[in-house]
Amino acid sequence: MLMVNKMEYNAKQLQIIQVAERLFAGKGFSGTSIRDIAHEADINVSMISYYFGSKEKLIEALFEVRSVESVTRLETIIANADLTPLQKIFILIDGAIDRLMGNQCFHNIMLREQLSGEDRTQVISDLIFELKFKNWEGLETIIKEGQKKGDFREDVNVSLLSATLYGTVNQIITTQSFFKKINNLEHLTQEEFEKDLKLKLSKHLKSIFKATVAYETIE
Amino acid sequence: MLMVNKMEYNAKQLQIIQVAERLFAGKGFSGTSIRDIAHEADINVSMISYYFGSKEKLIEALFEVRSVESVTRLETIIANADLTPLQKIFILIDGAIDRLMGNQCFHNIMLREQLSGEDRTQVISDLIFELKFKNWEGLETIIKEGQKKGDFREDVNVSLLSATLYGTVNQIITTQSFFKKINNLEHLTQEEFEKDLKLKLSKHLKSIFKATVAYETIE
DNA sequence: TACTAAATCAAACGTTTGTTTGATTTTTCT
DNA sequence: AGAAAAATCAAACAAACGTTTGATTTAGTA
Repeated sequence: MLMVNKMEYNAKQLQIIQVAERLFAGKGFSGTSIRDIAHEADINVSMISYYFGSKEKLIEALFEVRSVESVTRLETIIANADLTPLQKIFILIDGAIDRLMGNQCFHNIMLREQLSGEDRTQVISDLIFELKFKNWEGLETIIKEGQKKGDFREDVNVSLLSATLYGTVNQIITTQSFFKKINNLEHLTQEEFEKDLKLKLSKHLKSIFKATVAYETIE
Repeated sequence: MLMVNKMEYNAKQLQIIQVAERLFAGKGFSGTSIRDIAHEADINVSMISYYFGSKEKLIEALFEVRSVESVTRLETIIANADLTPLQKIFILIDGAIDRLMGNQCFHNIMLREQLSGEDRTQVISDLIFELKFKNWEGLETIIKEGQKKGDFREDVNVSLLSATLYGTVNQIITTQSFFKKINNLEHLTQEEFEKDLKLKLSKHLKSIFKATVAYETIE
C-alpha cells in the first residue's frame, strides 16, 4: 500500500481530493460514500484506500491541502505595507470575501466540521484552529496598529468584529438563493449575481467596520 | 403502523425527537444511526419506524415542532407596540440572540441542512424558507417604519443587515470554545460564560445596527 | 527485451445501515 | 373480567457501507 506522510500528492490524488471536496460539501462526510467519490472521479473504489489509507485520511489530506492554500492567501494579504490601518482593514475584508466565495466547497466542509460536537480527528481540528487563529490575529494586528496611531477607538472587541466579518460572509454564502429570490435578482446569471453580491457585501462590511473601529472624524 | 399526519405528538414521540435533536446536532443526520437514537432514548429500534414511519420522517417531525416554536417566539417579539423603531430593533436583536443561543441544537441542525446542496425533503426546505422569510420580514417592517418616521437612513440593505445579525450570532455560537480560549474566559462556568457572551454580543450588534440604520443625530 | 514496481481492477469481506416481521406485553374501554 | 387496540420487543432482512484481497495491466528501468 502506498502511503504519503505529508504534502506530496500527485495529480491523481489531487483529482480525488477535488471530487471528494465537492461531494463532502454537498452531502456531508457521512452522507458521501467512497463509491460516490469513486464513481464521480471515474476510478476504482479501492484506489481511495490505496492512495490515502482510508476515508478519514482522505478528508485529512483535503484539509491539509486546502488550509495551507488558505493560510498562504491570507498571509499575502496581510503583508501590505505603506497603507493606513483602515485601508488594511478594507483589504482584509475584500480578501475574506474573495477567499470564502472562491472556495465555497472547502469552507462549507469546514463549517460542517465546526458544527460537529466531537472532532473527527485531531489533525482537522488543529488545522481549523490554526486558520481561525490566523484570521483573528490578522485583524488584531491591524486594529492595535490603528489604536497606536490614534485612528481607532480603544474599546474594540476583535473577537466580535471577527465574528461579524466571517459570520456575515458565511451567512450570505449559505443563503445565496434566498438572497437572490428576496432581492429579485433571479434574472441575473450566477456570475453577474456573484459580482453584484461581492460588491454590496464589501461596501456593507466596510461601512460597518469603519463605523465600529474608527472615530467619526476619520475620512 | 401508527402514523401522525400533523402536529400531534405524544410524550414518547417528543422524547424521541429531543434525543434525535441532540444527536443530529452533534453528528449530523447521516452520522446518526437509528440505533444510536434508540439506545440514548432507551427504546427499541423499531419504535422510530413505528412512531414516525422512517428516519426521514423523524427529522421532518423535528423541524415541524421546532420551527413552529421558533416562529411563535419571533412573532411575540415583533408584536411590540408603543416603541420607537430603534427600540424595536434592539428587541429584535436580543430576541435573535436568545432564540439562537437557547436552541443551539435545532439551529445547528438547520445550519447543516442549509449547507446541503440538495434538499433532504421539500417539507424541511419549506420550513427553513418560512423561518428565514419571517426573520427577514420582521427586520424589513421595522426599518420601513423607521424610514417613514425619518429616524432611519434610506439606503439600508435589509438582506445584508439580516445576514450580519444572524451570521454574527451563528458564528459566535459555532466558535464559542475558540472565543473562550482567545479571550481568556476559560475560568468561567458555562453559565457565566454564556451570560457574559450574550451581553457583549448584544451591545456589539446594537452598536452596529444603530450606526448602520440611524442618522448620527439619533440618541 | 526482460524484470520490477506502481497502478488498476472485479470480487469478496465482515459490519453497519434502515426497516419489517411476528410474537408478546401493556393499556384502554365496555 | 375480557376483548380490542396500542406499545414493545428480539430477531431477521436486504442493502449499503469502508476496506481488503489477489489477479491483471501499465509504466519505468536496466
